[in-house]
Amino acid sequence: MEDLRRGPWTVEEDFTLINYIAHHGEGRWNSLSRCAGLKRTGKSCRLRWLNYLRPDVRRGNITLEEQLLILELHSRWGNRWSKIAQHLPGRTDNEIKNYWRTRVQKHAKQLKCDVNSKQFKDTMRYLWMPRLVERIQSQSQSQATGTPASAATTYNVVINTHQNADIINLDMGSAQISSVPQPHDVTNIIRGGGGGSLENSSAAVSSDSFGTPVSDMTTDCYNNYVVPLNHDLNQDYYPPAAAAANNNNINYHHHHQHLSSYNYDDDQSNNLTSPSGYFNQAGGMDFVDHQNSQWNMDGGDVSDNIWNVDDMWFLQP
DNA sequence: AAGTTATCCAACCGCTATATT
DNA sequence: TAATATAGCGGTTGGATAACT
Repeated sequence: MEDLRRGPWTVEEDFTLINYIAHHGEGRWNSLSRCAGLKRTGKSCRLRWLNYLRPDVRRGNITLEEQLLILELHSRWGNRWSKIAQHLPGRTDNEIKNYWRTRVQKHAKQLKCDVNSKQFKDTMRYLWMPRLVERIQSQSQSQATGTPASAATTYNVVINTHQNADIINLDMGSAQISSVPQPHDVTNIIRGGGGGSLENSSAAVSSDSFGTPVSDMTTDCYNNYVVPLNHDLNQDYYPPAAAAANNNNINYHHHHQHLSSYNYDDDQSNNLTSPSGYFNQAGGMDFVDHQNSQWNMDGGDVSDNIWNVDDMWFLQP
């Protein structure tokens, strides 16, 4: 009885766990494991459920908006993964942590600087984050020009011009970010006043549809970010509802592109929203092989090219 | 084609905080 | 109140596989 299994979960174990939780609910993981007949620690069951099997978990393709949010929130909170994850609906702390380690830290390493160094933080703040904003905007514009959306996730990007600063709200339905360094100023500064490409920000002005005043939270000496995050994270974060709720906003779809080394399978273009999407199917318990399935969740763009080598001049001595 | 290296990420670990007995 | 159980967090590891030589 006490020969506990470890390592990757099998299809059968997944099924057992899902089936048990479907009938008895989650919690009390040690006894759950025992009662379900799983030779796993409760801890392992909990982790498997929360990070992989539960129906609302989103995996794969971290969108540009999510990347921006992660960078922003990490700059404020550091490695508080679960706190950060709370603001990315459906994402787990583990996934965000992995994203950070594999994507962000990798680039710090390439630049031979510490992720915690001011140099690197400045690069993120004044270069990569504005660049992400640019890309999000350009996506939004291509959408506006009639490019059809396929397998799209709709987000709302609200670009507010406040008296003092440009504020960009990334409204991911419920998760929103009102922040970002004053984009064109920053871009100009960095590029020596040249051509920040965000001058058109105000062309997309809308009122703050969230009614959320800029908070008085300040960050460190840069004093550029203002991110009220008092929204209800349990709201439906799916795009259509979000779009409908914010009718002044730019409303855009972005397309799934294979720009990265990810190999999420486009053919998985059914509407499953998680590996446990079959919960929603007839009977609720159809089984699929999660261990070997890969999911394109939302057509997001995971491309790495915010980390453009061209940008690295910023760090050159 | 085979061998090697790099990358990704699921799952583990140790630890702390909170809840229950 | 103390002891025990459970939940949750962040750091780390190792297997699978992609990329490279």
